[in-house]
Order: sequence, then structure tokens, then C-alpha cells
Amino acid sequence: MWEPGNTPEQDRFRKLREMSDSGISAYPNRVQRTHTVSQAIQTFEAAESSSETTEIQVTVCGRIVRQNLKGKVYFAHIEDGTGRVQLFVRIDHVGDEAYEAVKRYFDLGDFVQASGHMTRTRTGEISVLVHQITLLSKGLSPLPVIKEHVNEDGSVERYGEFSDTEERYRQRYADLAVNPETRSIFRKRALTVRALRHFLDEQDFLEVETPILQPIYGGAAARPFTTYHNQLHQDLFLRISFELYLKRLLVGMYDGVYEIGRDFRNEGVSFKHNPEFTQLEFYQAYTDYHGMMDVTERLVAYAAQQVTGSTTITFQGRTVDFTPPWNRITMREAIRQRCEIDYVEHPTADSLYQAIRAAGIEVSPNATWGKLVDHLLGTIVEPTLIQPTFILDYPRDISPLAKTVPDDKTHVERFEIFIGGMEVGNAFTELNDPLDQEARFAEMGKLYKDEDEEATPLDEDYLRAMRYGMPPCGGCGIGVDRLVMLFTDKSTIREVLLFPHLRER
RNA sequence: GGGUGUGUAGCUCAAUGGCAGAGCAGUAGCCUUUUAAGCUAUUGGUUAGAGGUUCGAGUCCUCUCACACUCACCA
Repeated sequence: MWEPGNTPEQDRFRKLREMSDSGISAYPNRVQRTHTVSQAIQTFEAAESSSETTEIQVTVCGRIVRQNLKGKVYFAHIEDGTGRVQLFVRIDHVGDEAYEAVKRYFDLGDFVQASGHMTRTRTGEISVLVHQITLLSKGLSPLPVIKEHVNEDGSVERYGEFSDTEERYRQRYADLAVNPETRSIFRKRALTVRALRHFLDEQDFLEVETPILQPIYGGAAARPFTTYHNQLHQDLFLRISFELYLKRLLVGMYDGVYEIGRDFRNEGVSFKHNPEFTQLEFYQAYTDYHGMMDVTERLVAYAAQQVTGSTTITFQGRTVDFTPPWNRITMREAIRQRCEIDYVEHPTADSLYQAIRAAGIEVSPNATWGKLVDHLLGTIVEPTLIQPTFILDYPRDISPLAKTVPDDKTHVERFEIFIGGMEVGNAFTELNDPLDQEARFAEMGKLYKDEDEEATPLDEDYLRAMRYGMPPCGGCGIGVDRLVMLFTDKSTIREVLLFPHLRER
């Protein structure tokens, strides 16, 4: 059983006991709200402007976010999800007994219900002149106290804050309760997902849900989380991508499908990696990666417009313009521009490794050729790509699910999207040749074998699906969290996750 | 995993190796139009944890824990 720790908690606990002793419920079952806070204000303002003389009676509910006991008058601001309004409580309006209860028991952070009529105080602030007020829910632990001062010019100065990063993440409820800007981040996150969904629905993509628990994981190179089904005596993996299931659905004659959901990767965390993250993947039949570029740039520009009101945003001090068309450049050219290395001239891992070292770039000596190329991209190209950019045509041996470029066996038709110095998306002309796919899986298995734990196990069922015939298609995955980082101008993924993963304390 | 940094009251922060402090919140009062209200008085600490050096440690040393930044890793 919880016991009060610090003094504020002890005081609140004592108040709770006293209320209980005098028969007042601190957590009543029923509320009688007639107006949200914003409805109350709007109704009053409408009545004012039409110069109606009838009083606007309201019952509003909310959390006490500011209070000022002034002898026989008590002012409080309460806040609900729609806004903030002042309560004006006078002892001669609510009676001695109720007023005494307010004085004795109400604290910042408590939820209350107040009935009265709308009025303006002497300073002109819209308020509820209260005739009845009750407690709806007693707060036993004190929230951080943040005071606001509104300047003449309307700007708001804040005094006191709840800014400890760790505590804000660990107690996100408290962060949300006292920091409106945190609430705003997650509204934008919801708008982002809504915009993506709306755009794809309008383009006749079908939203689907595929298994999160998978007997064989695949579609990406990452280490999975494992789990176990007791009754079936079966090992299961949490998915690392949706790809292989969504493409099965194209075999099943849907022309376009998409899924927005969670991926799980058992890897390091960083400012742009969380063990579980939200991904959008969409697949379209009868197109290729050129078609995916067209859809993707319109999709993201649309989302930016819906979320921020513009296709031009500021991210970490730089302007980012989502307006299509985006820059398109091949990976080979992008790397050559920045470090003079043409990896095609270094067709073996050893040769490329020497070239990279000669250019003074740190790199791991046991990497495969494809990983060396990818490393070059990640270290010298990625951080410079602030404006939305498609990097095209990736080395074949790190892309087993993409079709090769015609007349170029070393590259596949694949692009990644870079914005704000981060990778936010990945797409291919999807490989639909079942025999080639089988060979590529086998090749990957051989290439990575023991030294690479990310090697994808062979998915026979996926190959069987493809053997029934898969239409030519393009597919694209977009990291929704990173998109939200861009739209909310946050430099870490944790700021855009409600409950980011933290080590257990 | 490596490096750098941070951790003091519920919140935000001070404290040269020498009495652990402030503002806000809280508590007891005064105040019937306040809004960072004000005034008077006042409570609140395992200084992240464990060990060490020292007459004396929030401060110096070692280890542990957590977080931040960064490097490595990372389709």
C-alpha cells in the first residue's frame, strides 16, 4: 500500500483522510458536465456579441492549474482537454461550508467540477462565477508547478519548469500534464499518421494488418526479438518489417496495400533508433521504383502540409522544402561527389577497403563489399542530405528483395529517402522472379552465414507465394517516427515517442 | 561496447574540502476582482548507491546505477 513520501504528499494524504472523515468523496463516480471549457467560453462570447441578456449557465470540469486564495474570494484556473478558464469563487455565493472545503482541501493538480454562470471579472477575464464546486479527483502527488505570465504583447513567459529529460520520459503523464508543448508533439504525430492514411486511402490503397508474431522474420536486415508460444511449442519472432507479408497480398490480387504499425529490432538505441518504431509500408502493383518516388514525394509533402500547414519547415535551424520534385541522384554519383571514390572501380571488398582507408575514412576491416559502400553513404553522404533526396541504385548484395538494374548486374533498383540528414525511407522495384529470389536468399545465406546475425532465414512460404505469380510492383517503407521528428523539429526519436524505451531503474 | 558530461528538497537551481541553501509548491495566519497576486511565520535533505582519502567530503579517489551528448554498431 502506498504511503506518502515527502511533505506535500503527506499534506494531501491528510486532506484525503479528513475529507473521508467528513463524508466527502474525493473520487466521486458521477460528473454533470454541461460544457467543455472551450464550449463555455465560446457560448459566452457568442452571447456577448449578440448582446443577449440571459445568463449562460455552465457546469465545467477540469484540473486546477493555478489557484489564488484571497481571503473570502478564491480564484482558480482549470484546464480540460479543450482549454483553460478561470473560476471565480466567492464565499457569499457558495456558502461558508463549501468555501471552507475549498480552502482546506483543494490543491493544484486536483480535478474539480464547478457550476455557475459565465461572467467577466473586473480585469475583463472570462470566468465562471461559481455557485457550486466539488472535487472530482484528488491528486496525492504534486505535479511540477509552472506559472505563466502573459506580457502586454501577448507573449507568455513561464516560470518554473519540468525539464529533466529522464523524468519527462519516465513520467510522460506528468510531462503531458504540465507541458502543453509536449501534448502538441503527439497531436502532430496523430495528424501525421492520419495524413498518411488519408492520402493512401484516396489513392485506393487498401489498409491491411499482417502478423506481428511471425514464425520466420524477414524483409530487413536486423536482429529480431524472440518469443515462444506455449501451447503450440513454437518459437516466434516479433516482426522486423512487414514487407514479405504485404507482397503476398499482391499475389492475392490487391493492386495496392499499406500498413502502418510497429516494427521491432533488437539492436542499439540512439537518437534515431528505438527498439520498437512505427513504420509505414505501401506496395503498388504495375509500377516500379520510379512510380514509388512520385507517390512518395507527394505523400510526404501532403503530410507536411496537413501537419505543419506548409510544405516548407524548419528542422534544427535549417529550412527543409518538401515540395516535389525532390533531388534524385545515384548512390555512386553521390559518393563520388563527396570523396572521389568510385566504388565501381573497386569491385572487391579488399580493394574498396584500401580506397576508403586511403581517403582517411574510418571503417571496419571485416565488412562485406556492400556494407562498405553503405558505410560510405552513411558517413559521408547521409549527414549532408538536408533537403529531401532520393539516393538511387544500391549495390545488389545488400538488397536481396529488389530487381537488378537492366544491363547492370551490380546494382538494384532501389532508393532511400534522406531528409534532414536522416534516412526516412527505403523502396525498391520489387523482385518478383521466384527463382531469382530463391537464388538471392541462398546467396545472402552464404554471404553472411555465421559472422552476420542479421542474415534472414529462408522463407519458403514467401517463395511459394511468388511462384503463383506476383505482378511487377514497387514498394516503399517510411519511418513514421523520423517523419514526426522532422515535422515537430525534434532532434531525438524519444521526444516523439510517448513512452520511449528506457533502461529499467 | 568506448569517450565526455550530469545526478543536491515535490519542481527549477546555488553551495572555495569547513554550519546543506534559495525561489516556486506545501503548512499556519491576514486579505471579497486576483492572475508569476501580496504580506508575516514556517515544514521539508540517506546530496543517485557503495566503499575510500581526510581532523573534516555535496565537493577529491575507486566501483556501481541511471540519463544526456558523442563515437562504434545499425538495409
